[in-house]
Amino acid sequence: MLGVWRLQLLREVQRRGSIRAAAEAVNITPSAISQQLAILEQEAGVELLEKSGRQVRLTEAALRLVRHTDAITGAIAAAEADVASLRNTVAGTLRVAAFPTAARAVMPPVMTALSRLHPDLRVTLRDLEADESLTALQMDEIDIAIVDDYGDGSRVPVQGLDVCEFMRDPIYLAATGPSAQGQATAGPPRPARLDEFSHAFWIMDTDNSHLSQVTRRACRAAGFEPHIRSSCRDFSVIIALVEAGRGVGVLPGLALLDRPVRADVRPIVPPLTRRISSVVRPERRHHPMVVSALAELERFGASYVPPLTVPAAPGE
Amino acid sequence: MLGVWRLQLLREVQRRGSIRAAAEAVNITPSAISQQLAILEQEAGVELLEKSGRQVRLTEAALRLVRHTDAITGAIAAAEADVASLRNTVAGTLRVAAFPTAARAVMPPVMTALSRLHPDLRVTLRDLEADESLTALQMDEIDIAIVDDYGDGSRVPVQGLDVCEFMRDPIYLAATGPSAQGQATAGPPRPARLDEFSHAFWIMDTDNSHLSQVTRRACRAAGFEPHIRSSCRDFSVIIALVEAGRGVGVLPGLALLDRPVRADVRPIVPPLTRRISSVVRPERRHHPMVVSALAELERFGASYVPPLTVPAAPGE
DNA sequence: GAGGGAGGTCAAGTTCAGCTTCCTCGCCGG
DNA sequence: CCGGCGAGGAAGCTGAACTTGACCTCCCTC
Repeated sequence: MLGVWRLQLLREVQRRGSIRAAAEAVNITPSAISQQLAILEQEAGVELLEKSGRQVRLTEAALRLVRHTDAITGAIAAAEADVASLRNTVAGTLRVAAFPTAARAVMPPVMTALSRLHPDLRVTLRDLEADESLTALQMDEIDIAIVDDYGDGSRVPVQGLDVCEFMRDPIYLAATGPSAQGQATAGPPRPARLDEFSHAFWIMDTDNSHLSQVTRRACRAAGFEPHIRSSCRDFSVIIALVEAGRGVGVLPGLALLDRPVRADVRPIVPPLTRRISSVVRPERRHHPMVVSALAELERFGASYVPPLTVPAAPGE
Repeated sequence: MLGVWRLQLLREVQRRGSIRAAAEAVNITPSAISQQLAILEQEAGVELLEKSGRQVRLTEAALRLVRHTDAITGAIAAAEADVASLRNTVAGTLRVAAFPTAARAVMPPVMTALSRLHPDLRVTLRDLEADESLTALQMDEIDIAIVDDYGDGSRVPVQGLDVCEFMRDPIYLAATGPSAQGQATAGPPRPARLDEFSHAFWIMDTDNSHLSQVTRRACRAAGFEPHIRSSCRDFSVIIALVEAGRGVGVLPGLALLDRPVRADVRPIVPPLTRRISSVVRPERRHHPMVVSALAELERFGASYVPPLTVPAAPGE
């Protein structure tokens, strides 16, 4: 009978591309993997590896075994989830990955709520971009991925995974100085049209981030190409730059939860929003840890009041 | 992650009903099973066994795990079958169980043909009655079960197994002495009507065998209750008794393949036939060993000429 | 084209999971 | 009430799986 552990090692070699990388991933020496795969070749009666330069490449038979491995470990995970759902107490270690803003603004309250509900539940958090967390999910390194997308079709196709949107996060425009208007009014701020800032300097997220791409597209739709002055990965840096009057920037609502921003922050018209979703493997969908966490995320999303809201037009 | 071996041990305990029986089945000590199940309880975080007198009983959670175990081992078996189908040479050990007559008349030629085709293939044979071999199949003790049924609905319901009828075996009536008629003619023997033997003594298979039940039902349909004189499990004993003139008996065609019978052997009208089928687990259905064996059984069935045939009516 | 580093594998030593042995305990039946 | 049967715990043993420290090959670089 084929050893499950050996199959998992083979799968890891396939995913990481080399024995060395797989060995590092599972924290053993390359030699151990080499030996285990030699045994697996005996068990299967088939060649699994062929040399390709100084690397190894998986044979056709090995690729088939990898596909079967997913089914096997999936069945085991389903068994674990099923038996865990019989326990009255939710316990264990739940591994979550969230994109940076959610890791900072969403997960802390969710984690405290979870640990209050289930004292024996441990939650570990990694901050990964959406695509990174999805591959981590497929590699079974995490249980829940929290991802964002801007509804522009840029979302990674996630076949075989359960996706659930649990909140929407509006995007705001932040500005100070001469280009800031409506700052002094006490009432709700006047929504901003992007073309008001066609001549401003823009402080953007990094170029390859979804938000900056969406923003640029929106600016073009508003009839201008934004003058990008700075690109920085961290929203708190953007906030600081905007506060210092170095330009205007767009910020998702979650980035504003941390601290008050000494700038003019206004909704954008037409509204710009991102969707925030949880992604889980289907075999773990009903694991009590996962169920609790998703419920808590849902609760967070439902009670989430974006820092600023567009006032409803009268008569609407 | 739940250990597959531990899950298999749990399943064995569920099937055999006790730790001791399971231990004997897998050839380890009861203590080892006890230890492994204790570890499995830790892994699952659930109680699996509860004492019931001096035995143990599985909890609800344990029963669920057993159901999952079937899925898991099925997935592993499917992987093995898939990778084995990539090998050009058929090798390994094929475990077959057949009901006694088939074990004597069908399997020997099939096994020699298989070993001629695939020198590296080992075939082991057990003789089990149909229902026994089906449970053995479900316990994964054998790869192929060869079963017979008389089309009277007595076949055990085999859910989740692949059944394939590969031959039919007619039932004959054997008689000597005054009740034997048509013995001397050189041509094909005249078919026998059962009611010709309503006053004869009958030598039957054991009472609980399918054949004797079907025969008794057929006799009643012919308008009489057979006088059963002897019941013996082995067809060769029945043949010997019939040859000694102790009565008449019914014999399946396969039982006549071994040796010539010094008696009057004639087909029965209306014809009595049994179906002979192979049964395999679906995940092994396409394993090359299984495919070869089923093909060889099919070939045997196609070339099987029952010892005596009913002459076709003229014009038919 | 020689040197060196990276990736893989082999042989020997080490560690620990899983087994056996031996024992105890609790339950049932004679 | 006692003998036996089934379950399970403690201690020791075996082998599978891993590490260590070689070596080998291929490629890249100088």
